[in-house]
Amino acid sequence: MQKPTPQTANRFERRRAHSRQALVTAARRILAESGDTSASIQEIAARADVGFGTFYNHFATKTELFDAAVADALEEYGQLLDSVTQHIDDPAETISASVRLTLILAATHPEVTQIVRLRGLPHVHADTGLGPRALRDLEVGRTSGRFVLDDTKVALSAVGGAMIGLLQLNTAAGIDAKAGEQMAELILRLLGLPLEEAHEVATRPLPQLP
Amino acid sequence: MQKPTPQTANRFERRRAHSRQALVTAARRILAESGDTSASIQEIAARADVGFGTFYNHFATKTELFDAAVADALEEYGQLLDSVTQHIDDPAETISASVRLTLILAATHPEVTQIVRLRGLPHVHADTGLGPRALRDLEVGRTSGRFVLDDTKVALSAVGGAMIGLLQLNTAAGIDAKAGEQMAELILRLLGLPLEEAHEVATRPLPQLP
DNA sequence: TTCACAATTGATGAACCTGTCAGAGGTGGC
DNA sequence: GCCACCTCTGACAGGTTCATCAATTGTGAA
Repeated sequence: MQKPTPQTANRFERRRAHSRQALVTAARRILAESGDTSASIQEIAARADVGFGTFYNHFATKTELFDAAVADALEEYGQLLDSVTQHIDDPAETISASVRLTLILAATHPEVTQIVRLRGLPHVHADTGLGPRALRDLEVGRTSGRFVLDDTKVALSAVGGAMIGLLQLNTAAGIDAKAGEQMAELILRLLGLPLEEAHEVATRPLPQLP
Repeated sequence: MQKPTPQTANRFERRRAHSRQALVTAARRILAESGDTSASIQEIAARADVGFGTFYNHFATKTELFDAAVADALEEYGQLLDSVTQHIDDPAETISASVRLTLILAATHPEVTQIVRLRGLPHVHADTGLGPRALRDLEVGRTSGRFVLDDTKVALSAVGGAMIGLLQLNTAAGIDAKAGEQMAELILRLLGLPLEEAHEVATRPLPQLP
């Protein structure tokens, strides 16, 4: 019987990858807690349980590390949304589920969500994370006539901004799932759905988390 | 003939106020340029054309100064919007004008607008700046039946987030006034206006800047 | 003019942060 | 087992930031 093939051939690469990931994870935690990048490299290395000098084996500057940490968190967030919405056909329901799921993730994955709230907006039009997924759904909805949109970019900015506004409200005031439904309803109206239809789609049962 | 009465009685207070305002203004510029607060107190004092020690006569920490700078900019932004919208009766038109004006201000007052984009969202539900003004207009519109809203707080988060999304899009891609009209139209839909009416209000002539 | 008081100023030393580097320790080929 | 190679590690020097404080300058009243 053969051993399960390890993901990488040799231990050099695995050891290296482990150190790097420890640094990224520490940076994500710090970012989610304090919201800024002022922690010293010493502190980051200590929280990653890694020697100080190791930092410079992986990143040239602190900015480089935090950029990697943000990208890491946004990609994880996008994949979480994808895993739930990939089997939904109606683009309106996809948007609605994404909005409502975002609020649930704020409770179950607070660290990822904090980074989305604090750093997500500049990435809405980037080619990773939430942006391209939402853009794809907006285009599908527009082509099929379900959404009434003139400029998809403006709509994407509005939807992305509104979702981050919801996270902000949640952080500031602590809201419940009902607020997620209402935000989804408002966003569906924004996309051109009639009032009643927006309400109906926004209150459909949410797909189960995997 | 009497001298025009100075705003403050003695020069002690005026001198002090001048130093403080120079520091706040320098902090605003730095915030708008770099987006972060990592500049040293030495650098801030130099840009304010003020001695290093003077900083500590007015602020205990750098955070305190930057908080004051953000509050200063948001209040200025709110007053700019007020000065244009105060004579508008229709709450839908007030919201529309505020959205479209925000994009104009991004060109004429880039420094204020950058701070709104970077730091505005956490203040949407505060009691200064844009928040209370928008909340007031939302309440008026809801009471009069022009807006169809269940939870005003959620709507405020959505509107605030969408506006900051517009500023983000402008910073990233450089958009024109047409995008402001489209964003206004989307936000009016969100508030419950029918498609045609949202379009009509969003394309009305904008009041002149003072 | 003289005086008391308030605000400003930059020098100072302690604390901190960064990037480097030589040595230690783990890894795989032979 | 041995050796070349790769990664990790923390001490160190050089530079920067911070908060304090004694001296200086500006202000208004007598």
